[in-house]
Amino acid sequence: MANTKYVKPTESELEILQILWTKGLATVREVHEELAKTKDAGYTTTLKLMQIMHEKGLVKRDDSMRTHVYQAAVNKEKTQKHLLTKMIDSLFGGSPTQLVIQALGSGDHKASREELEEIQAILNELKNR
Amino acid sequence: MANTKYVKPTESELEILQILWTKGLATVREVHEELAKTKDAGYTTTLKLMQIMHEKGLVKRDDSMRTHVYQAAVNKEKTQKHLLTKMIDSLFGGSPTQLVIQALGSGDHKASREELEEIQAILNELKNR
DNA sequence: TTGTCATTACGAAAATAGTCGTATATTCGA
DNA sequence: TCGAATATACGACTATTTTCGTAATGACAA
Repeated sequence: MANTKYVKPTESELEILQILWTKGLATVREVHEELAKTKDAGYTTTLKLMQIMHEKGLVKRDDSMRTHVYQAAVNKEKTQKHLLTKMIDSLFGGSPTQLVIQALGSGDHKASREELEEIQAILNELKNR
Repeated sequence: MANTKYVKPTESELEILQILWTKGLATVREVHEELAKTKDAGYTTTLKLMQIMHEKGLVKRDDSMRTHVYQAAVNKEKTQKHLLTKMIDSLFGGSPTQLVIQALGSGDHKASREELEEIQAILNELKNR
């Protein structure tokens, strides 16, 4: 029904989505404060980005009040999957396994036992097909 | 020694690197033919991209002959890891496990039994620490 | 030799992304 | 009421990435 053509978020848009996914609802000001922790750009830059994201349909907003309230309009997991698939295709020759191996193998991050068990569970399920 | 500041390849550059990593050595023509299978751009576009990549140090070339022969100048695994780390940070809250779960869970690709075993092996090793 | 074809070099247009200045409107406290 | 603070709207400028036209050059066959 909904004509939801997939829109690929840019890097900056992804940063903003990340914040919105965490906060749920947020004003431009709030998003900007959050961004400012790691980045260095003016308030109107953040505003503009979020306006563009609204045009693209990446975010929804309630503009019934003077200060608009935004939220993500795209699903976090779907977006992750999309970009992941893209990366797998463009960088790992279409093999998710190769990506997984690299991700797990990279020594600097470490997975907790719980996480390992979670992965194990998925693995078991895949094996039993 | 070598002042190898990391250069982040663009999307198009990544496609080309992918081809070069597979072929080892290749001319612009060969890369272009390969690209043409999935993409639709002119020959000079590919040429230009590869020239820019050469300036950036992403590829090396032998131009002792009229038809230049290119090869990747950046390591495949290092590049993968770099971009992977970036994605994990920007999209998966720093948790490689979340990425792995998504990657394995995505139903459209499927891993072979061999690949699953490979992942299992890595998992076992991680568990035994 | 001459014409055709493939190749590189180069510049610039087109497309995309990110930045910010400024105008205008709204709110609210003094 | 007035003015400071804060909000959105909007256009323009910059930078980066991608695209391609065109020229110059070399290779080669007829």
